[in-house]
Order: sequence, then C-alpha cells, then structure tokens
Amino acid sequence: MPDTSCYAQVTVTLPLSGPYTYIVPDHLRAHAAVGSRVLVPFGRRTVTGYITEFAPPKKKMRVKAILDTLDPCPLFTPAMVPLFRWIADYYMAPMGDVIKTALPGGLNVVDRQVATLTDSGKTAAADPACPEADKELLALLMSAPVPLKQLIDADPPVPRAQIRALEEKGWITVTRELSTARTRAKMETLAEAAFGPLPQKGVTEKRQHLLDFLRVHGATARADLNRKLPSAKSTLGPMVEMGLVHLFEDRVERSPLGEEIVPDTPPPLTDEQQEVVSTVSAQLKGGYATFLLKGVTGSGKTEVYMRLVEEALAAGKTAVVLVPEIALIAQTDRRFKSRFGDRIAVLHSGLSDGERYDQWVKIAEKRVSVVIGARSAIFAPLTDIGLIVVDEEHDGSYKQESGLRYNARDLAAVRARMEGAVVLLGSATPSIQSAWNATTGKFKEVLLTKRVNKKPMPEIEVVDLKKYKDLPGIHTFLTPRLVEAMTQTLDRNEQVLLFLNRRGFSGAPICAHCGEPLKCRHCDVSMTFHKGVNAFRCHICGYFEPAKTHCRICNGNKIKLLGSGTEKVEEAVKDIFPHKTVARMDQDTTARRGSLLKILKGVREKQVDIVVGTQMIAKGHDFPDITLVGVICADTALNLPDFRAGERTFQLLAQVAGRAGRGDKPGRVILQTYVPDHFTIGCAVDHDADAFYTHETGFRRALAYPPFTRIILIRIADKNSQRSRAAAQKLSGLLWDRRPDTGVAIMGPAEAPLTRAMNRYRWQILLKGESPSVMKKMAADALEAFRREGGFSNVSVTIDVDPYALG
DNA sequence: CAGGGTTCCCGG
DNA sequence: CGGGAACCCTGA
Repeated sequence: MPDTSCYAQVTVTLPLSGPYTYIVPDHLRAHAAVGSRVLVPFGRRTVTGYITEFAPPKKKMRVKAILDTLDPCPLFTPAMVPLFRWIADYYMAPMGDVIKTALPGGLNVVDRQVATLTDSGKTAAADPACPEADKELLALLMSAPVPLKQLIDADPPVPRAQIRALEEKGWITVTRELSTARTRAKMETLAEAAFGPLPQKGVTEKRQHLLDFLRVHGATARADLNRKLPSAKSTLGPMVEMGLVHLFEDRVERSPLGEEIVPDTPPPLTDEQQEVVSTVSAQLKGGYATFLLKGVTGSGKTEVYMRLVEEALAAGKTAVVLVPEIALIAQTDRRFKSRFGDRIAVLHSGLSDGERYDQWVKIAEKRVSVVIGARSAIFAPLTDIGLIVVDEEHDGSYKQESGLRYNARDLAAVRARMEGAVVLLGSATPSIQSAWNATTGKFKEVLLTKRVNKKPMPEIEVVDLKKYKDLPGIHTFLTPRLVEAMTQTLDRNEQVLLFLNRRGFSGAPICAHCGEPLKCRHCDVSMTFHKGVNAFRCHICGYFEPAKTHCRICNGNKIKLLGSGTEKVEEAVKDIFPHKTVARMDQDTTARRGSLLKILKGVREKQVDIVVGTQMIAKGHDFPDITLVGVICADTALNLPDFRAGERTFQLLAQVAGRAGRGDKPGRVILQTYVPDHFTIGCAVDHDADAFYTHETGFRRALAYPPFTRIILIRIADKNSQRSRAAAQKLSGLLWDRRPDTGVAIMGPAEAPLTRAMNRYRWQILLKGESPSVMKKMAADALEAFRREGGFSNVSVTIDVDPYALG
C-alpha cells in the first residue's frame, strides 16, 4: 500500500458530514482499505466509521488513531464513494447517514456509559440510614449493570446529580462499554481429520468411524457432526488431544430460507424480445445509457432481463436487478436463481440482519456476479457493473419514505453513469417521469407490444357501484355482476383474485349515536377494525383499542362499521362460496417470515380457489389459472390530495388487470367503480397507456407539476401543535426572504394531509421550481438560518427531494 | 444562590 | 447522536 495509507479519512455513522482524519496504526494497515468499517474514538466516545479515502489532514491538528477494523473485507467499493457524495449533496443529507442507509442494518457499534453497583453500594442499599431515593436507584442496579441513558430517560428520570453523588460516595461506578453490533460474521468450530499415519492403539471403532466420516465429508462444523454422528460428542475431545483431529474456527454463511431451486433452460425468444436484447446488449460495450422498456403485462420482460444479465456476465461484467419490495422478489428471485444458480446474491427485507450481512460480504468478496434485490440493492458492493435492471420502474417502493428519502430508480441512473453501466427500466405502465424522459430522448425507448404466445389482453368490464349502493350489507361491494362472474369461473375450476385497497375488516368506524368517526389517539386517521384480534387498530402507529370501546365524543358504546376491508370481503366470500378455499393476502397475513411464500405456493398449486388481497397481489405474480380478477373499488386512491393520484390509480389497475389470464385460458376483469366515466378508469379499461400518458402529461404541464418542474417537500413535525405551526411559519418566512428572482414557488405552510401522526403535529411547505440546485440552496440557507436563530431546536424538519407521495 | 432542567456546541 | 459546559428558571 502507498505511504498515504498512514492517514485515513473516516466518515462516522452519525448525522455529520465529516470526514475526520485518523492515523492507521501499523498493525491495522493490512486490513484498512476504502470501504472498511472501523472503530474510532470520537469525542469521549467510541463510534463506528467507514474509511472513504487515504489522505493526510489538511491542516496541522491532533489526530487520533483507528482502534480496530471490523469485517473480513471492505463493505463498499472505492467507486461508490463518489456515489455517496452525490447522494449526500442531492438529498441534502449528512454523509454519515448516507453510508449508514446504504449498508445492511445492524452494523453500528457505539459505546455507552453503564452504571455498576460496587460492594460498598450493596452494603449501603441494606443500610436503613440510606436515603429512600438512593435506595431505589441502587435496587435498580442490584441484578445487573444498567446503561446511564436508560436511567436518565426513565419515567421519572433519575437526575444526573444523583448519579454523580453516588459515584462520589463509591457506591456505583460508571464505565464505558461497547454495545456489540447486532450483525457480524457467524463463526463456527470445524473439525478436520489430521494427515499422517494412525497410531497403533487408542483408535477404537467409534473413533475410526469419526475419522472415516471426516475423511469422506471433509471439514465439518462441530454442531453438524454431533447431529449426524452422536458418538462424536465423546470421541472428538480425546482425538483432538491425540492429534488425530484438529479444530479450527471459520466463518460460515447463513442461508436465507427458500425451497430447492431447479435449474431451468432458457425458452426461445420472440422476435420482439430478441430485438430488445440485441439493442440493449449492443450498448454494453458503449458505456452509460438508460433504456426504458415499455412492455405490456405478460410480454416476457423477465426473460429479457435474464438474457441481458447473461450478456453482461459474458462480457466479464456484473449485474444488479432491482425489483419492488418483497412480494415480487419471491417470484423473480426464484426465476433468477434457476437460471444463475450460485452466481447470484439476494438482498431484501425478508432476510434477517445476519443473512443480509452474509449476502453482502459474498458480494464484496466477488464470489457472486449478479445481485437481485429490493431498493437498497442499488448499493450492492459489486465492481465492474455492466447492467442495472429496474423492474416495474414506476413502483412506489423504490422511494424510501423514511430517513434518507432516496429513489433507487433514480440512483440506478446515477450509479450507472459513474461506473459506465447500462440501465434498463422496465414497466407495462411507466412512470410519467420516465415516459417523459423517453419523449425528450434522455432515455432510449424499447418496446414489447405483444403478449408471449399471443394471448389477448384480458377483457375489462366496468360495474357502476352507484347502481348497487342500496343493496344490503356486503352486496354493495360484492355486486350481483361480480358474484355471477365468480360463480362461472369457479364452476370451470379456475381461480379468482379479488383486489381491494384496504386491509382489516372495515372502512371507517363511526359512532352510531353521534356519527363521529373513531380516530386513533395518536394520529389523525380513522381506526380499522380487525376481526382476528377483535380490536380496532391504527395503520399509522399500530395503536390498539378493544372492540367494545366507547365514542370519545359522546361516550356512546355502539360503533358502526362502514365500508369493507380484506377481512370482511374474505368473510363474505366464504359465506357465498362455502365449499371453496379462500386465502387472504395482505400485510396482516404475510407479516410472518415465510408466510407469503406459503400463500403463493398454495395459489400456484391450486389449493386456493379465491385470493383476496391488497396491492401486494397486484405485483408481478404469474398465476396461470387465475382467469377472473375483481377490483372491488377502483377509485379509492383516485381522490387523494396528491398530483400523482391518477398516475398511481392507472398503474395499479393495469397491474391488477394483468394478473388475469396469464395461462392458456383467456382472462377477464370486473372493475367496480363509482366513477365509470373518469378518464383514468377509461384508459385502464382500454389498456391504453399512451392515451393516459398524453392526458396526464397535459395536466402536469398545465399545473406545472413534475416532470415539468421539480419539487422539494419540507416537513415540520412537533409534539406541540402551536410550536409546529409557529416553526412552519418561521421557516416559510425565511424561505420567502430568499425567494426573489429564483423563480421558485413556495406553497404553504399548510397542515400536512395527515395532520397528526404518532402524536406529532405535521406541517409542510412545498418548493416548486425548474432547478433543484437553486431550490436546495434556498432550503439549505433558510434551514441554516432557522437553526442559527434557535428557539425550535426540538422541532423536526425533514427535507424530501423529489417526493413521491405528498402525504 | 443552590439545585435542577434545558439548550447549545463539539467531535479528528 | 451523546456528552458536557453554559445558560436559564424557580423557589427560598
């Protein structure tokens, strides 16, 4: 390593922009590289950091030394450092937060202060003369040392002075202790047969047996050995002493759960598919470009992705495939595994921290060349990336909606540009943003217009819900028309999928007495009744209230349930079709690890006749025997106060409709709505993405919304409603001061559509303009002044550059 | 002016 | 982000 390796620039995982200079001690030189996770002294604390560069300090200063390096290999590549810098700048986030967000969770090691009881403290606790307050504190520490923070944040809080006093009396000591990171490499003891001749005696039959086993199977983990060869428990020890077997520690890989995957053979491509593959793969040698693949549902996009990944690998490059969160991964992940076997790593939220860490290290050590995963897989530490695929590029789950609010689809283009890779964005219903980029020539457009095997698009029938609004109970939603179609389908022994956008049992519960909706205690939203747990639940914060609750306004005890959710529809369907099996697929039934895969398997193997589910059933699944899709209410999302409401509704309807008739039999869709004449609904019915695009672009242009402008959303939240409002007004004033001649529109401050969430009152300000850099400068300056002038130090202000949802 | 809470600033 | 110093409030 060159001589500069003596000083490292380290970004610590705190919301600071850093970097900070540290000395790399000689004994750590070999392990320290750009991307290494290190432990460093910071202030009087010890924290985790990452080496981003080797360079001496700019000016003369006191420099501390790195304490330790933490992983078998660096966790990101040097090529990713500029990407992290770009993200920090674009999303106005501290570099420390960027790196922390990019890497798998649970890696942070931080130290903390811990109070421990001393011997004289124990004596004092038993002394009747000891003051009551002290006694209580000492009692807390009796069984085990307690972190100081826990004492100070307790209710009631323990005053620092009291802790200091006890420390002075010698009753307790306060020390610093490293919290071990939740995630690290898993080590195991392995046994291996030694080489060389066997001794004359001492090798009993059982011992010989063990030796034979190890010779056949090679080095074996101790735990496995004990399981497969029960006698090993007693024979192993003596044999190690005799030198016949030796033990060593090694890293083992945790493997994510999943069924055995059978290798597949690539099917022949259609002419259209072949053309797309040729066009895009020709670019693999030419460096960065973004392609937008518009392909109708069922046109075989995944096969195109797989061929292109093969092309990239053949060219000696690596590839990343991004798919929307979890539900899709189950499906696409399988297909890629069948094709690419162990050349692939998988990254998604269904993995435990440990499994994700192992996949990550596998990528970083270059043991795989393809990564498939959700949003955060855009940060996979691959080198030589040739291709980044973003499947269902319009999907909202590419936007992270907490912490660092990045969009993985946008970052795909940024990373590809930096590393000279090709991006392929695929969708049946491209986002307006991407479609516009194709119109202007920023993206190159490629098309798949025909379904594989020339299957026709499903026929969509509209049912006007207004006509059925006086029917009793659930029949306002399970209309006679829909039930009839279901009966026909089920009689043919085919499957039905019912889609609705609300989980739980019902829509808004209201008081039968005064008509007031039953709202969450902590958020400004209606509770949802969940029959399974017999309670009302808030979908924002998870707050529970028992079924026999009272109206908070008039104290009436009769709560009426309006509308319906997945639970109620499931129940009604079971009533109408008692001999059919019904499965429900929503957040509630798929929360447990592995349960989603189980439901999907049940549907695939036809153990289920009717599936009732939320959005997650709309995404990408390929169920050949589903021939009827029922959309319970198509316009639930249409009237949200968000300029993308129409776009989202259209995309969702097209996706759901695409689930029908993927096998040999023709598909059919019943779409129920209160607004059958709405343009968005009409486009969905006609499968006319182009008409929708033209109409929607016109609307965006007229109202100066993206893609014709850029938006930055500033959110203000505080426990106190007055303070939240005052902070929003203050910040807005500071923004207005900086507005002249920038051409930036300032909208608000206004109460957020969700006025209160988790007991915090929310306000928002929207900046709209042509140039993101001008708007960011404005926001950064105003925020700096806001902080400097003080007074609102506890008010949380978050900035969302290119927000996806305005809620 | 003590005692406690709150805010602010710094970290290599 | 967390720790400690500086600052601020309250009650005697």
